[in-house]
Order: sequence, then structure tokens, then C-alpha cells
Amino acid sequence: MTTFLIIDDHPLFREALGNAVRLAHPDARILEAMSIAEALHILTSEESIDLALLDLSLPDAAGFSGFLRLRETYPRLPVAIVSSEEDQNVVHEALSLGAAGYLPKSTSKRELAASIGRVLSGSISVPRDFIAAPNAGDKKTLEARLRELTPQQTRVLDLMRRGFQNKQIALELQLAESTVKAHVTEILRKLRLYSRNKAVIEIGKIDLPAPRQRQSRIDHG
DNA sequence: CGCGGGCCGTTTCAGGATAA
DNA sequence: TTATCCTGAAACGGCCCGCG
Repeated sequence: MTTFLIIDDHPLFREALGNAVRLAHPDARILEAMSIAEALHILTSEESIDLALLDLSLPDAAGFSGFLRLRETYPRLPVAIVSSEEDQNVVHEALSLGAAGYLPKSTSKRELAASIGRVLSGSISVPRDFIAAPNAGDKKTLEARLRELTPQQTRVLDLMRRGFQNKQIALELQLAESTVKAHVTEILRKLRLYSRNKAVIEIGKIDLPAPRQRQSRIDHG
């Protein structure tokens, strides 16, 4: 069963969002919070929430502060932002901070349901008229994220980029295939990319730092 | 056309080794 | 001691392909 957490201080919006969610998932379990504090409280006892829908303006949060507090405590919780703010810069910032989607409040119930479906399936949902970021910014953030990878993850990514499949990567690095799979998952998470092919394409656009040879754990670098 | 099997990719969980 | 990294097993879903 799919569980949603709706964080909004306006009862009417909560109800509307709930209806949109049920349109896509009739048997969804829907939890409601009126503030970040209440959301955090709910999250302490509810470990399996599939998607949080967050209003940016709450009694105890302005701008992205509430989103960041959620993210800090529950980094793996997918959070889609629901807001009446449709400024492209705001949308942009939301996505760069790691929001799973951005749903303008002007969206119809039907579109909202479709967006929720997209987010749950792992892609990012953005307003229809949203224009993707220019390459420069993307490249910078991607390079920054690349630096978060561990050496082993960098090696796996390098082979991924060259078109190796998991089994081949495992053979090349002398690992079990399952280990490679785990690395791939972590790589995609760190790079905030949502499919292996996407990662290969995106990484192909920039230069990957050459993976270092494996050596002893004592690194005098 | 629908169904089942196999392959692939993703995710989660758990355990050991090591660094702080 | 706690946190991080690496590793592996297992379950799940999507896709394709052969079969009836």
C-alpha cells in the first residue's frame, strides 16, 4: 500500500491534495500534518512513507527552510513541493535542493494525480512550462556530486559509462554482481539521476576524474 | 492476443572491515 | 564507540521473447 504525507496548514488544500492523491491511488493511506514540526513527529513513528507533499508556506517554515529540515532528518524521503509560487527560479532551486517534484497549486486535480504518479515511479515532475536549466549550472552541480562518490563507486561509474553491464563490471572489478548493483544504486542516488541510461548520457557530457588504482586502505595522499 | 520464463536493473537489509 | 565503506543475498518490477 502506498502511503502519503501531506504537509499543509490549509484544510482545504489538504483535502484537495488528498483527493488528487486518491485519484491516482484509490487505496492510498494519507497522513496529514499542519506544520513541519507535526510532520517530523509523524515521521518518527511512520518509517514507510512513499511520498511527502509539502507546502512551502507553513506556520513554522518559510521558503525552503521546512524542506531542508525534512531533508536533513530524512534524506531518503521523497518530497514533492506544492506551492502557489510559480517563479522558475524557485522551481529551479527546489530541484537543485533535491525535491522530487514541483507541483504548482494551479495544477488541475487530474494533472496533479499524473504528476504524483511520475514522482512515485522515480522521475521528477515539474510544471509543464518549466524550462530546463542551462548546461553550465547542471555541469557544475553534477561535478560537485561526482566528488561525493567513493573511489570504488567512481570505478564502477567509469565502467558504466563505457557501456559495461553489471555482470561485466563485476567480472572486471572481481566483485559479485549484487555488489555492483548496490554501488550503481548508490551512485544514482548521489548523482540524483533516475536511471542508469540517464547517468551514462549525463556523465558522458563531462570529464570524469580518472579512477585511481586500488591500493591499501592506508592512504598517504 | 495473453501467459510464463528469463534477464536486467533497482532497492533493501545485513555483516565485516576500517576510520574517526 | 560510532560512522562510513564495501560486500553480498534476496525480493521486486519491467521488459522481451517464445509458446499456445
